Amino acid sequence: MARALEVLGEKWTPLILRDLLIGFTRFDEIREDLGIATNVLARRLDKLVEHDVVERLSIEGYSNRFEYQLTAKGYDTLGILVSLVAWGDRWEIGDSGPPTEFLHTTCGQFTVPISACAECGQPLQPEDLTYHRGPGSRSALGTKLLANYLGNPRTRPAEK
Amino acid sequence: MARALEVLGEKWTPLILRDLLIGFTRFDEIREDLGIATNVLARRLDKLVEHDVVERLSIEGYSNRFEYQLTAKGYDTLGILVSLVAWGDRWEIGDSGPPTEFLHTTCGQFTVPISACAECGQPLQPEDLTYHRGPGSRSALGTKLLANYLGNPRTRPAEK
DNA sequence: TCCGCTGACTTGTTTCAAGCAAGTTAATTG
DNA sequence: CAATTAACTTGCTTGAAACAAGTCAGCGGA
Repeated sequence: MARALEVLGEKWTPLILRDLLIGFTRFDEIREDLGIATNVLARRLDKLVEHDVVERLSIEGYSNRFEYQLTAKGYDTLGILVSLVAWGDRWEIGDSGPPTEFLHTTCGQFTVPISACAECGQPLQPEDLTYHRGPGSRSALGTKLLANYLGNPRTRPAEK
Repeated sequence: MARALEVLGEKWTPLILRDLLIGFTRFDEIREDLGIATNVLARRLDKLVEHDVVERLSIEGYSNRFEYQLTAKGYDTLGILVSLVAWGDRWEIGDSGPPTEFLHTTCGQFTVPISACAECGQPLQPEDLTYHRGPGSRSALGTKLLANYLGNPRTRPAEK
């Protein structure tokens, strides 16, 4: 996760990726859409290109006009972006307008993106996930994510 | 999305949430795990509590010791966090160890989290999604980020 | 041909957030 | 009762974001 955040975790990056996904591909289109400072946008795009998330394509006939295109790696951030949108829509709606509606053209229905298990297809719940980290991390293997949620709150400092 | 990033988009926030999910619930546990500065951690936790993502529970018998627990809203960031992890594991492995293994206890298999359509259960592909955004106020949080999010959509990914 | 305009930046300069160090308070253990 | 731990707060330094302005190349028109 830290590695993902290294590339995607900076302030404007997810919004830039969303714009690229939606179809804003030119520097000034993105700048105008987001209201981001040009030096920051330039740095972000450079970094994304450097990390192979975005491709910078010369527009033919011009020496210094470019189009920014998502790579496969860039398109693959979709899952992150839609879960951000879905979370925002579930919890931070306020009075600032209705939630985004996603139309899934393959099934023809308006939907919400959820996280699912790639193997069985069922939605992932925190209490059904156990994770193993690779070497280098000091925490125990097989920690149950929800180990001490409802039934067993560690409300006292005793054990440790 | 801008609204989600307003709460979750700051530098250490996703890592703090991950720690809370894993079971680090005390201030110094998190501080030690992440190596974050204490003033920053205090600010982040305050903000998360303020936004109802985290609950700050007094530990009985102590006047100034606390446990930080995710709320339902906090647990619901799981989808965001696992898609970050999955993306990092797919594209940024490098030489810093093997990818995280997720065991889905309900189906018993090691898996990767993917984004799926809540209606039909199929994995979501960028080209199968269209976005539809309703009218909204432009100034709920007073940010350009939000204002510009609620604009005219372009529904197709850019073409080659 | 000269003028102005657009696109894609770069170069300063200021403002704000993150990082670091040290100090504080309350309770606890030795 | 001195030392230690937990959970901070305060002050200072550094680095990144925001803002403003300037650059440069290639049009498009008068």
